[in-house]
Amino acid sequence: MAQDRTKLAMNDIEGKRGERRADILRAARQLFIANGDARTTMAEIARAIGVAEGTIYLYFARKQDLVAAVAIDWFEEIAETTAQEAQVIHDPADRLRFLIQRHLSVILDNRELYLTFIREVRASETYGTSAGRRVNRRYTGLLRDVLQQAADSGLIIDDLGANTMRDLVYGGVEHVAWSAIVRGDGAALDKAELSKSIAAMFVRGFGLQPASSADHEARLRRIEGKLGL
Amino acid sequence: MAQDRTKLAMNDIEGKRGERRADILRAARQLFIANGDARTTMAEIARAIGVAEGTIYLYFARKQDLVAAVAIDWFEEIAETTAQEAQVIHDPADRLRFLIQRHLSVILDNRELYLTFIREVRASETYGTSAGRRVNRRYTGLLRDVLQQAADSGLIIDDLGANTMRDLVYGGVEHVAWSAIVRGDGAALDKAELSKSIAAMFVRGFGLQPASSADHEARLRRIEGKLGL
Amino acid sequence: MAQDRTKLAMNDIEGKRGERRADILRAARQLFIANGDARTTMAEIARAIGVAEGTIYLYFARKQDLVAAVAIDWFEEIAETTAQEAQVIHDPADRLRFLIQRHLSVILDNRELYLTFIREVRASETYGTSAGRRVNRRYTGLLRDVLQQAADSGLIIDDLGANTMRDLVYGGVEHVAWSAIVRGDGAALDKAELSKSIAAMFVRGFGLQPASSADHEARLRRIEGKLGL
Amino acid sequence: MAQDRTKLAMNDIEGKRGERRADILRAARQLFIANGDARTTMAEIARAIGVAEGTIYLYFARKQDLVAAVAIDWFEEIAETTAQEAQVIHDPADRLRFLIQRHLSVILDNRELYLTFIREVRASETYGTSAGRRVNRRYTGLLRDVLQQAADSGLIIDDLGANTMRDLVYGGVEHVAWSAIVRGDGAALDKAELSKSIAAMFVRGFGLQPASSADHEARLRRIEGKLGL
DNA sequence: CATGAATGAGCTTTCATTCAT
DNA sequence: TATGAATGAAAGCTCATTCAT
Repeated sequence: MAQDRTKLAMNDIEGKRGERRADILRAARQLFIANGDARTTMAEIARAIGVAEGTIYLYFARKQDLVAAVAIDWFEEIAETTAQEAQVIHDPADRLRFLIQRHLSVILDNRELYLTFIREVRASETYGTSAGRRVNRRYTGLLRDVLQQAADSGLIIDDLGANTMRDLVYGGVEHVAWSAIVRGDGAALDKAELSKSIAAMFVRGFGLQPASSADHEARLRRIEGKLGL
Repeated sequence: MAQDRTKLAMNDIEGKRGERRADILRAARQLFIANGDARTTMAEIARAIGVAEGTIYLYFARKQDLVAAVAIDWFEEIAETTAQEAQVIHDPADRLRFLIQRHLSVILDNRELYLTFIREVRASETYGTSAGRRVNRRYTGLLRDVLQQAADSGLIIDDLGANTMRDLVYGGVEHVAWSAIVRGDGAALDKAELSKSIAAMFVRGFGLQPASSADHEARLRRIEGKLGL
Repeated sequence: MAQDRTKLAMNDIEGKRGERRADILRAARQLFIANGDARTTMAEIARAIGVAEGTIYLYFARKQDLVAAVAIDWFEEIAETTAQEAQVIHDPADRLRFLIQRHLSVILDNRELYLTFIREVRASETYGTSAGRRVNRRYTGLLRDVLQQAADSGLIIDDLGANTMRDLVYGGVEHVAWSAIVRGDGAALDKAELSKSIAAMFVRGFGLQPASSADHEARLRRIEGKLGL
Repeated sequence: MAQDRTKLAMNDIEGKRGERRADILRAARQLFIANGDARTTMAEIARAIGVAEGTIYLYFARKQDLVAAVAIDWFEEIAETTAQEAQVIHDPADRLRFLIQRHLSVILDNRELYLTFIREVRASETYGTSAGRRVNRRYTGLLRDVLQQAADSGLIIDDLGANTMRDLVYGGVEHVAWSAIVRGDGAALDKAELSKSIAAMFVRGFGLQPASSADHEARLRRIEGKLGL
């Protein structure tokens, strides 16, 4: 009885609902990391937090929703951390290199969750308007924006547009990481060195000029070119 | 003796056996394209060709085997066509561009099968020694080889190595295609134009020189650099 | 806290859970008696009690588990009844005869279940540590113990040891019963008379003396023999 | 063509059919010993002799028939050997002991086939009129007859009748062997010693007198008892 | 809010048996 | 006789989801 009162009180306190939701997300994430989402059952998740199966459905209407939430939740942490660290790196080439290295790590260190994010979030039917898209935009925006700025400043050849450039970078890195995983030597990779080379390649490819470039001549030429003068 | 007869018999109907197998692959491919492999049941496939479920198991021991076979079969066609067409394109940059455009099309036109190939073949446990890997190597080798030759001729900056370069190209393109699919405007894409820009970017990124380059000076410089002279 | 509630809830419906389990066991037993366990499907059992197939799997993880549970459940009833009735029969020879007659009845009246018990429980891989072994020990122990006591008191020739003697009795009776079943005249058997003769045979064979034997002379001789005097 | 002629010729030769049948039996026995009959498929058997599955059905209409035939075939060999060796043992007690030891060995050395024989032959619906019963009678008759003769000569207490006595012996031994198998120490058993003790027990139990008994007095008393004098 | 027993569609897989050749 | 591809019934089992309490 005392417990019932406690319970009611707990329900009254705002935020408790959030805690329960967080419990579920935490337990699910752990199990997904270990076994992948497909091989994790709702029953397992419920058991892991000592809750009835039905309870989970009070917070997530379908398993797919929970899976997506886990992936988004995880990716939000990644995006947050990455954003904070990137913030202090101003040189476009440096930032490019930092983001490449980070992306390599994200994939290699969180294979299952990353796959889940791709499959359940990025490939979802409602992706266009989803929270998943928002966080993905935030994350990939860290690169997009720097490329956009460089383009706006005439520091880059932007035939492709910032979005496509971003896709080429992240897609390329993703594939390189996946190759390493398939070969089984993901751990042995010298991420710093590899990132450096990949970044250098894209710097050349994008024609990215240093922000502090004194070569105003060239810069002007680009701008003129862009304006069709 | 009985065995000899058996063999002869088998040869006699070799065509029929092959046909039946082909029937299954064809029906399965069609259903996979429409609904994805996971949501296609063995019963549906059997029904589609008017045979008993058990019959399929005479040709494919497990559903997974059939799924993989469909993906490989499809990808072999792709690889074959691509190889033939690429054969006549000798300039590295041209070939790069051709392969990029082709890859864009392959993904955009065969979303489900491509995903199946990635999931069931490229990510499979036995990928390392599989027929799937062979065809994938053949396909991606079309790019890898041209890059390798360029590297060997000193026509390229090969900090990254041909494999990583290949991964960057295919991964980047994959991602670009995927973005288009997610945005829902895959069909509207000007693949030719896009491929041209992407190829140009990689040409710059890789420092790829025209094979017929008259700029022997630069070429020599590269070679000397490579040799440490 | 939630768990406390859960527990309370479980206690509340403990009876119901037990009933459902008992329902399943009862229905399964009936079907096994009629058709044998192998020819009884999970679907049939479910249908018989008007539940979904999946429900059975909440109580028994595998069909084999259910089959074993039915056999053990049945044999526990047999063992319980037999133990109670045997309790009041003190004379070893009388008890031997009683147990022989009972065993004849058990087999003749429950052919299918007895076979199931032998096959699924006694011959199972984990028999050594199972509940099945416990109940079998309890049942066969009723004979073993009386033989052991007789041996300890020097009232028996125990070249063979109590275990082997027990095996000879039960095995012999089993075979006799089986012969009757095969001949098809199990029902016509005069179990009382037959048991009497079989018991007498084993009494002679084991050299079993009446506990109240006044023949102290012979008894002492036996004891001396046993002690090597 | 030459081969076709050969084949026809072979078919003409009588006995070839028997050879094919024997091939099947031989292969099946081998597989049954290794894996048990239930886990051996018709396809495996066919493969083992390089014959089509359908061919087996020319010789055995159903799998069950083949299974039974294998068991009977095997048991006929056992019965034959045992009969020949028993033939020269005239003393009833000696023969009893020999047959007990032989039966122990038969079971312990051929667990799978013995189980098959029990299950598929002895327990079959048509057992009463089958070849299986004939061979079983021949085998168990080796014991039954000696007991019958002893009974006829008044050398035995035959309250039970020869058939029941035989069942008690074989059943008891079977059970002892099975216990050893279940315990896992079948190999370690001292069969000779054990057989001696078991035989001694039955000799006492049956009141079996040596055939050469000089104790005509007791013998006469038995005969008189039997005649109700 | 929480429970958890119940659901049941749906899946893959096996294999004895048949029959057209 | 021999073949062996084809059959197809049958079975066990899973698990996301629901709903009465």
